[in-house]
Amino acid sequence: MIKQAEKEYDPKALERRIQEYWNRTKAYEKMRRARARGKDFYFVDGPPYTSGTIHMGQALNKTIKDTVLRWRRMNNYNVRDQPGYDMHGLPIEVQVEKTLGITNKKEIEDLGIERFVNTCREFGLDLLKKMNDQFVRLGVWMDWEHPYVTITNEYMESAWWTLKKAHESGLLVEAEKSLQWCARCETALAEAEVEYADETDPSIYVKFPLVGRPNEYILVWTTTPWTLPANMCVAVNPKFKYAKVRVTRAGKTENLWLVEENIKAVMAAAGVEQYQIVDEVMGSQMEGWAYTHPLSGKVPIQRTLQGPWVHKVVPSDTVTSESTGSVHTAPGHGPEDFELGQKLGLPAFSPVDERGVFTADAGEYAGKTVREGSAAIVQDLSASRLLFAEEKITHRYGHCWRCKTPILFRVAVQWFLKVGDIKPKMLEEIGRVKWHPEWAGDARQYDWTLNLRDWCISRQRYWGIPLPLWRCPKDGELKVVGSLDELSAARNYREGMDLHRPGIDAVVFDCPECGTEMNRVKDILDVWFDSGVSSWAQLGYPRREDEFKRWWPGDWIMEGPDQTRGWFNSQLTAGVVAFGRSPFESVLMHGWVNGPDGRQMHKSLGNYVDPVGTIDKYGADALRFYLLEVHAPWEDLNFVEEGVVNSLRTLNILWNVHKFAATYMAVDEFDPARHSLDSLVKSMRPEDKWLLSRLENLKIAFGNEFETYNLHRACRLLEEFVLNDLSRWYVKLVRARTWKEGEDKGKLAAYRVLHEGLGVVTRMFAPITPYLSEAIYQHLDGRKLTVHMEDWPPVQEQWLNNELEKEMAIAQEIVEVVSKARQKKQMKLRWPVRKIAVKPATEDAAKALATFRDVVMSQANAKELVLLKGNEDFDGIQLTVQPNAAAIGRVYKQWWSKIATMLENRPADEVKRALDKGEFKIGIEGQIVRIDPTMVSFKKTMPEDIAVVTTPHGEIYVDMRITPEIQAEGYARELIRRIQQMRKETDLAVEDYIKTAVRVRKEFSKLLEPWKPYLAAETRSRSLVIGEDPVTEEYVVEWNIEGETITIGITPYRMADALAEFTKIPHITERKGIALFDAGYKTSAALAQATKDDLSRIEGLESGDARRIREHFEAGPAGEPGLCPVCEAELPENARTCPRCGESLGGAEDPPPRPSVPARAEPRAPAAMECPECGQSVPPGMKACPACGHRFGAEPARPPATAPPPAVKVSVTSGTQEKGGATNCPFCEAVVPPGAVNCPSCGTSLRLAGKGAPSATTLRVEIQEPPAARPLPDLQRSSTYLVKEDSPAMSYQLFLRTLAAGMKGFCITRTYPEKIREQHGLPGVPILWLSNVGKEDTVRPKDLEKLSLSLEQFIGQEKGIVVIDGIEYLITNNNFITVLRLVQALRDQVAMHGAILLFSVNPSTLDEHQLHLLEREVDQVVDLRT
RNA sequence: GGGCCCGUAGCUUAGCCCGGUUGGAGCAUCCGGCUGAUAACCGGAGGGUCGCCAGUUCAAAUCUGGCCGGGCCCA
Repeated sequence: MIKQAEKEYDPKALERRIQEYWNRTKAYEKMRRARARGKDFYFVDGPPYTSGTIHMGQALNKTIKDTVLRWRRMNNYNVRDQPGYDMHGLPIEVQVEKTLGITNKKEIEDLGIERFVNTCREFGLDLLKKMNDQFVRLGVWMDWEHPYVTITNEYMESAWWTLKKAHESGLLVEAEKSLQWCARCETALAEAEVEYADETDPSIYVKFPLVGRPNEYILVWTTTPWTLPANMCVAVNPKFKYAKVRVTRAGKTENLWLVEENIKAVMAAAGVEQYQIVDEVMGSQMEGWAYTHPLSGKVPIQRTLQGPWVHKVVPSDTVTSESTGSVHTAPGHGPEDFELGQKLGLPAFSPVDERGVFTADAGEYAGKTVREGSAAIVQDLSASRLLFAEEKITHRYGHCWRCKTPILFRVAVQWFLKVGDIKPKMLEEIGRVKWHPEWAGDARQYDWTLNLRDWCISRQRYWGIPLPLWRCPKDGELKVVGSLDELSAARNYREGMDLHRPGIDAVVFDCPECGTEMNRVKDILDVWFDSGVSSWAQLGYPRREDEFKRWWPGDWIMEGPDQTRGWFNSQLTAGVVAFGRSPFESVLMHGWVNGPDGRQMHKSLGNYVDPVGTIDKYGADALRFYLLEVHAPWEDLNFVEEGVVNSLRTLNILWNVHKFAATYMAVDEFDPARHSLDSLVKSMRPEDKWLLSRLENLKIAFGNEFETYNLHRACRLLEEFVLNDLSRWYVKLVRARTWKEGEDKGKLAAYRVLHEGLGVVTRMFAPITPYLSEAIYQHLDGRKLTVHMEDWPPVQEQWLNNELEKEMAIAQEIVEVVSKARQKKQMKLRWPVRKIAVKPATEDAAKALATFRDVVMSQANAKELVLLKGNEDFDGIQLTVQPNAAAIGRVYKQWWSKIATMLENRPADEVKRALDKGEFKIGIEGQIVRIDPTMVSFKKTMPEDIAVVTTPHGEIYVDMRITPEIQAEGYARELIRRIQQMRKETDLAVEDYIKTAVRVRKEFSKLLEPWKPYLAAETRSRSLVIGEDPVTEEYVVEWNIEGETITIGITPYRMADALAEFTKIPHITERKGIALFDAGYKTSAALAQATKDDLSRIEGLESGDARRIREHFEAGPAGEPGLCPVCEAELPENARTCPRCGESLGGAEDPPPRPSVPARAEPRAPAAMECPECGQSVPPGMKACPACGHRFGAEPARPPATAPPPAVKVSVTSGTQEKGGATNCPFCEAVVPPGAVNCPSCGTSLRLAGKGAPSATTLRVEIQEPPAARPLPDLQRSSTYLVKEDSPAMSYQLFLRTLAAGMKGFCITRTYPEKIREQHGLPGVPILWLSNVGKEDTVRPKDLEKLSLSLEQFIGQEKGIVVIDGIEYLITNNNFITVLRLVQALRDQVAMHGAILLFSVNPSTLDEHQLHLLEREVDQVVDLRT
C-alpha cells in the first residue's frame, strides 16, 4: 500500500527512524536468512585496527564493501560478511602505557604483565564497540554482533596452527639478523611497521687513517655516527676510480682517498677550495688496505678484534658512487653491512642494547643512548682531528609506526619466516588472483613481493599472540604447538585458560629427549601475522573443517593501497605457507581519501574531515553516495564537502519525485499490485514506453559498470536517470494526468509506470543509499520487510525501444529550441505560443514529431503544431512585392514609380496569386496596366514575433504573436498561479476547497469569462467571482500582473480533515462529504452527534446515507486492520504471526512480542512447510515466508487497501490543544500549562493570541524548568543587534518597547504581514514583506537592492528602529557574501544616523560558519534562546 | 635514484583502453524562467594553452617518447 510521505527529506531523522526500524524488526538477520539458499560468497573483511574512531578512509572502505555486498545479496548470493578487528599490537600497548603513565618495558613488568594485558584487552574491546557504532551509523550491514577478533583463543589457535605448518615446511627459522628496531618499544619491527618521514641527521665525513701510508686517509661518509663504534671494514666499489687528493687546511696538509667522481662535491661540503689530485687507482686496487679504527682509543674492544678483513678496505659491488664512494661498514647494524660481514666472516659486533643504549662493549660510550653517543662521537672525532667535515642532512628516515621514534638497525636473534623460499609461489599466486585495477596486482603487489626479505615475526612485547614455541634449555629441542589439544598435554595448562601472556608463559613441557623442562620462547607474534591468517581463523579452522570447506578461499577482499605491504602481503605469505595458495580470489584496491587540498588528512594540517560529523550534517546516504560517485574506487579522492551537499541534492530530488508520486497515488488509493505493466500497455502513451525503455537501458548499463567495479560510473548513470529522465522530464509530462479525478486508464498507466520507475530506482539505490531507499520502498511498496530483501531488478527486454528513445531526444531538443526562442523574446512559459511549425530535415525528426506531438505541444505550451512539407512555406511568412523598376520602365516609362508604389501597397498574396495565373492588372489614370511576372519579384519576410531556428532536425518556426485568446489564457494562468501561491501562503491542504473572488477591469472580466471553469477547477474554488466589485474575502492580495492591477481574495473552507474523516464512512463520497460539511458538520465528532433525523434533512445525501452514518459511528472504531507491533504491517484477522516480519504476535494478554525466534528454532509441526524461495521452515497457516517475505500460492496477495487519508493538518494562529489540557503557545510553540495567561517561554499574551486559556484539568504537564526570564537588553542608538532566539518573539518585544519610547519603526519580515499585525499590533509601522508574490509592500528575497534602498531611506529619514526577522530567507536565496555586505552597509547607515537595527536569527537555521560571520558584523549579539 | 598512479574551466570531474563533428557535465558566477514535488526546481550565458615539449598521423585530450608538477610505495 502506498503511504503518504513525510513533508521533507530530513536525512538525520530518517536515518534514525530507519535504523530503529531495522533493529526492531531484526531486518538484517532476516535478510541474511532470506538469502541462505543463495550461492555462497565469502567476503573477507580486512580488519581495521581498533583505534576507536573511524576516519574517512575507513568510511570509504566500508561504504564500498557494503555497497558491493548488498548488491551481491540482491543478486541472491549468500554472503559471508563477518567484520573483523585487528586488536593486538603496539598501538594499544602504547595507548595503555600512556593511560597508565608508564614509559618502558621495565615498568610494565613491575606493574605485572597480566594487569597490562588485561587493560589492553579492555581498551581494545571498548574501542571496538565505538567503531562498531560508527560503522552501523554509516549504514553498513555486516554481522556486527559477531565480528571476528584476533584476541580469542580460537583465533590465536589458527595462527599457531599456521606457524606449525611453517615449521613443518622448514620455513620457520631462528636467525641472527640486522633488524629495524624501535628503541622506545624495545622490539624489532617488520617492514610494514616502519613509517618514513623527514628526519634531520648529522652528515659527517670521517678520515680513517691508512696503515703504512703516513698522512693518508680513506674518507668515509655517514649519517649514523653511532654505528662507528661497530665499524669493521670500509667497502669500495672495485669498478670505480678513486683518487688521492691533497688538501691543505689551517696550514696542515693531508691526503684523502675518495671516489674520483665526487671530489668536487665533497670538497665543497668541507669548504675546501684548494686541492690537488695526486694519485688515482681503481677500487679493486685498494682491496686489503688496512686502516686504524678512528675510535679505537675510545672503544677498546676494537683494538682486540682479529680477522682477515677486520679494519681493511673491502670490495663490494653494492657500493654506489654517492658521496665519497667509501662505505663505512658495521655488520652489527645495517642489513647490507650484515650481509657483507657474513660473506667476509666479520663479527656482527652490535654494542647497542634493546633500549638503544650503548653496552659495555662500546667502551667510553657505554650507558649513553645512541643519540647522546652520536654527539659524543662527533666531538671525539673532531678532537682527534679525524672529522673532515660535518653537515646536517634532512632525508626520509624510518620511524616506528606507532610511537614515531626513529628506528635503529641492530643485529639480534629473531624468528623468521623464510619468505625467500616461497616467493616464486607468491608471485605466481599474484598473477592468478584477479586484481582491480590490474596494476594493483601485476605492478604494485608484484614489485613489492619481488623485493621481499625474510619476515621477522617475533616481537619482544606483551599484547599479542604468544609464539607457540617451547625450547629445551639443555639440548635446544624445539616444540611448536599447533593446537589447544597439544597444549593440554603440558604442565600448568588449565582448561579454558587465556592463551595470552603471562598465563601461557607458565606452561611448560618436558623435553622428549632429555626430560628437562622446556620453556616457552617469550616473544609474541608480529600483529601483521594475526591478520594474515584471518581468512581461515575467522572460520575457526582447523577446528571447523566443514566451515573451511564450505567457504575458503575468500571470493573477494577490498582494501586501500597501504595494504600492498600490509594485509595483501601478510595474507599471501600466510596463505602460501599454510595452503600453498592465495587465500583470496579477487581484490579491489581503493584509493586514499585526501583532504580538500589534496594532501593526506591530518588534524594538524587542519584538513581533517570526520566522517561521523559529516553524517551528522548531511546523513550517511549523502556521504556514501558522494564517496561512490565522485571517483573511480581505485583513485585517490580529494574530499570536498560541497560534493556531499551536491549528492544530498540529488537524493532530495529523488525524495521529491517519490513524494510527488506517493501523494497522488495515496490520494487515489492506487494499488500497483493490481495492475501489471502489461495490462496497461494499451493505455500507455509513448512517453510511458519511453521511460520504461530508458529504465531498461539504465539497468543494463548500470550492471555492466557495477560488475567491473566502475561504481562511480554506475552511480552517475543512476543519478542522470533520476535527475534528467525521471524528475526533469517524465514527472513534468505526467503531472497533468495525475491531476485527473477518478478512475482513468491513462492516469493508471502513468501511475504504474512512475511506480515502476521509482521502484526500480529505489532498488538500484538500495546498495548505495540503504536508508533512503528503505524509506521510499516502505512508502511505495513495503511488501517485503526491507528493500534489502528485494531482488535486483532484472532486465526486461520487451520494453527496450531505442528508436523511441531517439525520437524523444529529438522532441526534447525541439522543446528546448522553443524555450530558447521564448527566452529571447521574453515570452513567459505561462503564455502559450500560437503555433510551432517544423519543416523536418530527417525522417527521424518527422517520426519524432508524430510520436511526441502532445509532448512537444504541452512542454512548449503551444496551441498548434504543424509539420511542413518539403516545398511548403510557413504560413506566417509575409510576402512583400518588390517591383522591378527596369522591367516596368521599359513598358510604362514615366509611370513606373507610381506603379511601383501601387504594387507595394497591394497585398502581396493577391499580386502573387494573379501572377501565378498569368498577369496582374491595376488601373492607373484610367488605364489598365498589365503587370507580368518579369516586372516583380517577391521577398519573404518574417514578422517580428515569429522566430525561425535552423536545427539539424529541420527548420523550426515559433509563432509568438499574441491574440486576444492567447492573452486570455495567459492571464488565466497568471491568475491561477497567484491563487495557488495564496493557497500556499495560508497553509492550505492540497485537496482543500476555497471561495475565490477576483477584481479586474471590465474588459478583463469579459476576457476571462470562458476560462472561469478551468480557473475554478485548477484552484479548487467552489465559487469563483470575477468582476469589478471590491473583494471581501478572508485573505486578499492586490497583484500587479503585466501592468494590470488585479485584486484576488480567497476564503478557505478548511474541510480537508473533515472530508478525509467523512469519506471513511461507507458510501460517503467526497461530494456527500461536502454536503455534510456545508450542513454544518465540521468535524467527525460533530457528525457523530447528529441524529438520523438531522441527517436525513441534509440535501445531497441519498436515502440510506443517514442510517449508514449512524451505524458507522455506533459501530465504533473497529474494522481498522490491526498492525504488527514490530514491523507495522497490516495483519490479517486472527493472525498469530506477522506475515511480513514473521514475528509471533501472541494473544491480547500476552507480554509484548518476544524477541524474534525464527521458525527454524521451533520443533516442526506436522504441517510445517518449507519456503520454496529461501528454504526457511514456515509454520502452518502462513501466507508468506517469515524470513524472506516470499508469498505462497499463485495469487500474489494484495496488500490490504484503505490508506489512511492524506491528512495535512492546518493550524494558522490558534494554539493546538495537547492531551491533558496543556496547550502550545501559538507563537513559539512551547508547552503552556493550563491556566497560564502568558507563555512561560516567550511571554506572549495568550489571550491576545485569540484563545482563552484552556480549562484546567488534573493532568500534570511536564515542563522542563521554566526558563528564567532573561533580562532584555536596553537598546542603544547607532547600534546593530543580532538576537539569537528560536522564534522572533523577543525581537518584536524589544521592537515594541522601543516604539513605546517614541521611536519610529520599520519591520522586515518573512511572515505574512497580517499575521504579524495580529500578533504584535504594530499600528502605523510599515511592514515590508519578503516574498515572491510581487505586490507593492513586498520585496523579493533576491532583490537585495530594493530592500537595501528602502532600509537606507528609512534609516536616513526616520532614524528609527528596524527589525528584520527573515535574514535566513535572504541567505537561502542569495549568495551569503552578498547578504553579509548588505548587513555591513546597513550597520554603517545605522551608526551614522543614530538608528537601531535588530536582526532576529534562529541559529539552528544557519550554518555555524555563516552565523559566526554575521555575529562579527553586528555591534552586539543577544542570545535569548530558551 | 627506482616502481606505480594522477595532471582537462575558479572547484570536482567525463572523455583516453579502441585517434575522427564545435572537449561533455556538476558546483560556483551572472542572467532568466517556474510555482501544490516548491525554503524545492528548471533554463541560458560567460569561463578551457586538455601540465609542457617533441614525434606518429590526413587528423592527437586520446597513441609514442621526453620533461615538469602532485601523490603513494620503495631505495
